[in-house]
Amino acid sequence: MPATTTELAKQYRPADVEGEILARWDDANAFHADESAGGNPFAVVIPPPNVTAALHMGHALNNTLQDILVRWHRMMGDNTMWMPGTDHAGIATQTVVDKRLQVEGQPALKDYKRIEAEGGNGREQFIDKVQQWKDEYEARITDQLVKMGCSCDWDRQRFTMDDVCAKAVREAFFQLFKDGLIYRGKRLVNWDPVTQTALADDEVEMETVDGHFWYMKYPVVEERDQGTEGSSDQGSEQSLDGSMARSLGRFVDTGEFVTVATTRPETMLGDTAVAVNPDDPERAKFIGRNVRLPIVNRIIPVVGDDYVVKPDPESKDEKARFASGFLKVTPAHDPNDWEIGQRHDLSVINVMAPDASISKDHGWSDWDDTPRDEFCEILLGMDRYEAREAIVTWFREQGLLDDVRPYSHSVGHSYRSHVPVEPYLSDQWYVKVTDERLAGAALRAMVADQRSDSDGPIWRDGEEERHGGTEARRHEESDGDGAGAGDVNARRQPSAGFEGEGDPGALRFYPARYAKTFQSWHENIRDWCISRQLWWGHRIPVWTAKINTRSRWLDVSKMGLNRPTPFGIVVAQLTKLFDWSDDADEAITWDQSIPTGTSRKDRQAGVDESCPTVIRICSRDPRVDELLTEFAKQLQDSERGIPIHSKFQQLAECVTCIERDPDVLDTWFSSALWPISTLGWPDEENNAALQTWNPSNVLCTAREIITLWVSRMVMFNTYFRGCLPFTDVFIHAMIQDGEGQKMSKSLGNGVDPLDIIHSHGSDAMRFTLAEMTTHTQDVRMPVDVVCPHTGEAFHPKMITNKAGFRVAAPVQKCPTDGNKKFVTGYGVASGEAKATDEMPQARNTSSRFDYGRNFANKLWNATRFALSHLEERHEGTEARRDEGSGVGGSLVDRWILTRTADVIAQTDDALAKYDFHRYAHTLYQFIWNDVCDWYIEAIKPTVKGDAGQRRVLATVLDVCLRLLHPSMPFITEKLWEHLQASAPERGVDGLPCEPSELLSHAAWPRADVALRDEAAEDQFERARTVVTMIREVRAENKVPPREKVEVSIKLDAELADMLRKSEAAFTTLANITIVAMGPDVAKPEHAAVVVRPLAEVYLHQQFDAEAERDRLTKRLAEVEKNVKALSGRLNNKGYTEKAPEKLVQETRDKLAEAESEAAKLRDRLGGL
RNA sequence: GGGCGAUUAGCUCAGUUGGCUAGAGCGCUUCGUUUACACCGAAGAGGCCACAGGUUCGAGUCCUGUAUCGCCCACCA
Repeated sequence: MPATTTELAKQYRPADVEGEILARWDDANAFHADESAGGNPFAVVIPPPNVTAALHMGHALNNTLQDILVRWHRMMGDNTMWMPGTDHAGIATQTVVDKRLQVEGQPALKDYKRIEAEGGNGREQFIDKVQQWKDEYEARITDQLVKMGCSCDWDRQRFTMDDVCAKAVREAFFQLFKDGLIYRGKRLVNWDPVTQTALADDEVEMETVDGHFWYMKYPVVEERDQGTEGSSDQGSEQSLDGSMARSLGRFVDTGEFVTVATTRPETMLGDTAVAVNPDDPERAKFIGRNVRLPIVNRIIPVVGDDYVVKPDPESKDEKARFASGFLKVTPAHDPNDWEIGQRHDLSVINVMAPDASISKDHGWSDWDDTPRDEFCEILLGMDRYEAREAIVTWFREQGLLDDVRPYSHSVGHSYRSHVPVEPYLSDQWYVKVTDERLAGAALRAMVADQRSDSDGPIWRDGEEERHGGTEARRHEESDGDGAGAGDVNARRQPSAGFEGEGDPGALRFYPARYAKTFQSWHENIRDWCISRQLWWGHRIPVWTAKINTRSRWLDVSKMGLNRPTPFGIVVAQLTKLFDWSDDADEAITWDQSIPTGTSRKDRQAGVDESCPTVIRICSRDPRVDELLTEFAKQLQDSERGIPIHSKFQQLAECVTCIERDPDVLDTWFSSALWPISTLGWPDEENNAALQTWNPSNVLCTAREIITLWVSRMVMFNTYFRGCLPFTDVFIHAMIQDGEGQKMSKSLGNGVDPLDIIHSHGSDAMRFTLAEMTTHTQDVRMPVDVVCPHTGEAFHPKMITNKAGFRVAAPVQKCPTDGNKKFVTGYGVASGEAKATDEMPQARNTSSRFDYGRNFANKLWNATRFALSHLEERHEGTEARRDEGSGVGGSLVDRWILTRTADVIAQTDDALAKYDFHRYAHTLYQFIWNDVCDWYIEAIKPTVKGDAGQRRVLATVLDVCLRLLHPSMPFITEKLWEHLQASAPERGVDGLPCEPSELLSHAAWPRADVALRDEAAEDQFERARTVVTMIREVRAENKVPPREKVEVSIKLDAELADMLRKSEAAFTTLANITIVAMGPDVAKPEHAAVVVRPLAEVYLHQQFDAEAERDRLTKRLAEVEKNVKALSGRLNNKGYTEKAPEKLVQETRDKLAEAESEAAKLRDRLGGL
C-alpha cells in the first residue's frame, strides 16, 4: 500500500488509528495461538474480571502489564497464548442484579424465591435474569479489553460457568469428595437477618459502634452431696451431659460469683461454659467447677483456655483493661467461642431464629431439660436488641449486674441491609485445605530461597484436629487409603510440561516479599467453606438420600448384590441404568452422613455407623443429575399414589426421599481451576493445549488476592495435575485516587479505561500505566473531570462526604462558563445528583496520562521526520550498505547504534524482572533525549546526502518501534506500516531488522555485542558537553537561538580533530560558525567566555562584562565547593586507607580537574 | 491486634549488592514559532531525602526507635 508521510497528520490522533489497527489484527487473527506450533511455550491466564461491572483503571493496569509480557514473548518467537475470560462472581453478581431489578421495579430475588417456594421455577427464572446481565457485561468487558489492545487469544475466551469450566468444576469436586477432602460440617456464617442469607467475609463491612461492656455475675454452684471443696474433677466431665442439668437439684449455689464481661448480653442464653485463662493466678482455681447460668439455670462448666485475656487495668491492650478474666462462651453465636467450644467439646445451643429473634426452635436443644425461669419465655420472639435490654434489666433487678462501661468497637454490618451480621450456625460444605495434600503441597510449591523456615516445621501435626475436620478424617479412614502426596502424584498422568520450571518447588513471587504472605497463609490456613446459599453459581453436585431403615437390610442378599449397604444398592441401580459395568467406583462416590450434632456426645447419640440413615452421593457423571431429578419427582408423585416407573422400583425400596443440594459453590472454587479448566481439563488425552500451556508462566495480579485465589490455584493445580498453575507470580501496585483513597464505585473516583482512551488514547494510557508500575504497593492517580460542555479537563472541587472521604462535589460548574453545570461520578453514585440533558455526567480523566500522550506524539513526529527523508532514496541516491562514508561511519551514527544496542539489553533486563517502570522509562529517555534531541538534530545537515546514515536512521527507528510495541501497540503498528513502505531495507551489521507484515509478529531486536562502542559513547559525550557549554553561554548572553554566532574553542588536539570530523553535526547542534579550534586558540577581543575542564569556549562579539562576571563567579563558587568536598574526603585517613583504591584515585582525578578549572576561572575573573 | 508498604523538588514518582555534586515528568522562570513535533525546542530556578539515635572512611540507601498516611489479614469479652 502506498504510504507517505503526507498521510501522517501533524499530531497523533489515536481515534483515527486505533480502530483501523484493531481491524488489521482481527483480520489476521493475529493473536491466535496454535498448541502444536512448537517453540517455547509461554502462557498467561487472565485474572478473569467479574461480570458485575465494567473494568476500571486497576484492570487496565493489570491487563496492560500482561499484554506487555505477552507481546514481548510473542515477538521473541515463543509459542504465546493469553487466555481471556470472565468470572461469574457469585454473590456479587447476584446482588447487583437483584438491586437493579429492585430499582427498575421488576420482580426481584425475593419474588423469585417466593415462586420457588410455591413449587414454581423461580430459581431458573432468576438465573435467566442474571444470565442476561452476564451477557451484557461480558460483552462490555471484552470490548474494553479489545480497545485496550489486549492481545488475547479470543478464540479461546472462557467464562467460569460455561460448559467447559463446569465440567472441570464437577470433576474436581468429585475427586476431592472421593479422596475425603470435601466434607460437610457446621460453621458459623455471617448471617444477614434481614435478607436471611449468609454473607461472604468480604461482604461484611466493619463499622465502629459505640456500645457497652456489661459485667454480669453468674453464681458458682457445687454438688449438694459432696464437700464444699474439690468437687470439680468428675463434675466437669459429667456436667457436659444433659442429664446433669436435669438434676439441677443436686447443685446448690455456693454464694460465690464469677463476673463475665460482654458486649452482647442477649447471647448469654446460649452460654455453655465460662472460660478463664489457666495462667491467671487469681481465677484458674475455678477451672473444673460449675456455674449456674441465670435465667436459663443451665449448669455449665468453667474451662481453662489460653484464648482468654487476663485482666490488667494498666495494660495498653484495651481488651485487657476491659476484661474481667471470665469469658462467657457461646459457641453458637460467636466465632471465637465456637473455637473454644470445639477445643473443650462444649454443647452448641442456638437461641435465635433466622431473623435474629430469640427462639427455642432453632437449636435450643436443652429447652425442655432446664428448670428455666419464667422470664425466659418472655424473651422468646424478642428481637435481639429488645432481648438485650430485657436481659440487662433483669440482671440489674436481680443485683447481678456488676458494672456497665461504655466501649466502642467495630462490628460487622451487612453491606446489603446495613444491619449488624449475626454469627449463625449452619451446615456447610468444606474443602479440607488443611490437609497435607493441599496446604502442605502449596508450601512445598514455593521456591526454596523464598521460603523462610522460621516457624518450625512446614507442616504442623494435629492441625486438622484443631480445625474440626473430624468427619472427613473418618471418611478417609473408612476408605482405608489415606492417600498421601506420593499416592496422589502416582495416579496423576505425567505430562510433557511437568519437568523443570513447572515442578512444585518453582513458584516464585515478584516482588519477593509477597512470598511471606503466601507462606503464612498456608501455615495458618483453615478449612475452606465452599457452599453458598445462592442461586448464581455452580450447583453442588451432591444428592442427599434418606434410607428406608426398615427395608434396607432385608432384601440385600436376595438382590444378589455384593455391596450390602444402602450405597451399594444405589450404585447397583445406577450402574444398571448407565451401564458403568465395573467402573462404578470411578463414576460415583458417597459420604455416609453423620447426624450433624455439634459435640462429640451429640454425634454419638443414636448413631450406628454401619446403619446410616442418610447418604450423600456425588457423581462425576452429569447424567446422574437428570436421572435423579426424575427419580426425585417420581418419589414425590408416589406419595400421591402414582406408581413408580419400573426402572426406579428397586431404588425406591431403599431410598425414601432424595434431593439435590440447593447450594452453589463459592466462586473461588471455579476460579481455583481457571488455569486448567480453560484448557479443557480433565481431558488429558490428546489435549495438546493443556500439555503445552499448563503450567503457565506468570500470573499478574494485585496482592489482595494472594490468599483468595493464588493459594487455591496452586493447591488445585498441584493436586489435580501434579504441577504448578504458573511459575511466577507478579504482584503489581493498586491504584489509588489523588487523595490516597482506594478507587471505588461508591466514591465515583473510579476511572473507566474507555474514558482515558477517549481523552488520551489507548497507547498513552498503557505506556503511562507501565511507567507508573514500580515495585511499591500503591500508586496515586489524581482524578480530573472532563466538562461535558467544553471538553475541558480540570481538577474538580472536592468535598468531604459523610464517611470522611474526599470526593468530587456532586455538581460542578464549567470552568469557562460558570452558568453551565454538570454532575460527577460521585454525584451519581451517591444519588446526590442526577444526570440530565442540561446537567450531563462528566467523564473522568487524569492528567497523569499526558505523559504517555505527549510521548506518543513525539514518536509520531520523529517518525514523520525520518520517513520524509527515508523516502528520498527513490530519487536516485540509492544506498548500498558500506558504501561512501559507510553505514554508521560517523560519530553520531556509531553513537546512536551503541546506544540502541544498550537500550535493547536494558529493555530485556527490565522486562525479565517485571520492572515495567524501568522498561518504559528507558525507552522514553532514549527516544526523546537521545534519538530526537540529539541524533535527529545532529543528522539534519547530512542525512539527505548520506545513504549510510539513512540506513542507520531507518534501523534505529525500526528498533524503537519494536521495543515500544508491547506497551504502545497501536501507534507502533501504524508507524510500522509506513516504515515498511518508505524504507523496506533496514538493519546494519550486528543489528538485523527482519521484515514482517505485522509488527505484532515481528522479531524482537537482538544486537551483536560488536555494536557496542565505548569510544563513540565517550567521544559523543564530550562533544555534547561542548555543545551544552555553548548553548549555556548563548542563553546567558541572550543570543537569539536562531542567530548563528562565531566561536573559537580552546581544547586538546584529539577533541578538536573529532569535532572537525563531525563538524556539520556539531555546528548545527550549537548553531555556530567555528573561527578557530585547537589547543593554542587565544581568547579574542570582546568574546564571552565559558570555562570547563574539557574546553574554553569564546563567543565572538558577545562580551558583556557583567554577565561574564556573574557567570564566572557563580561557577567558581560551585567548583570551590566541590574542591572543598573532594579534598575533605581525601584528607580523611579512613577514606584513603579503607575505600577501594579505584574510588580514591577517581576522587584524586576529580579534585585535580576541579582545581584546574578553579584556577582558570580565577584567571578569567582577574582579566575582566 | 498481626503483617506489608510509603514518607525524596510545589505535584506524581525514580534512585538494584552503601561511593550522590540526589534524578525524571508535570508545574514554575527566561528566551524561541529555523520546514518532525507548542502534546515543541534551548537555558534555568527549586531538595537538612519525615524525625531521633546507631553502624561505617562514607548512609537517601543498612540497623533501632518515633510520628504520619495507606493496604492486607484477624477481630462483636
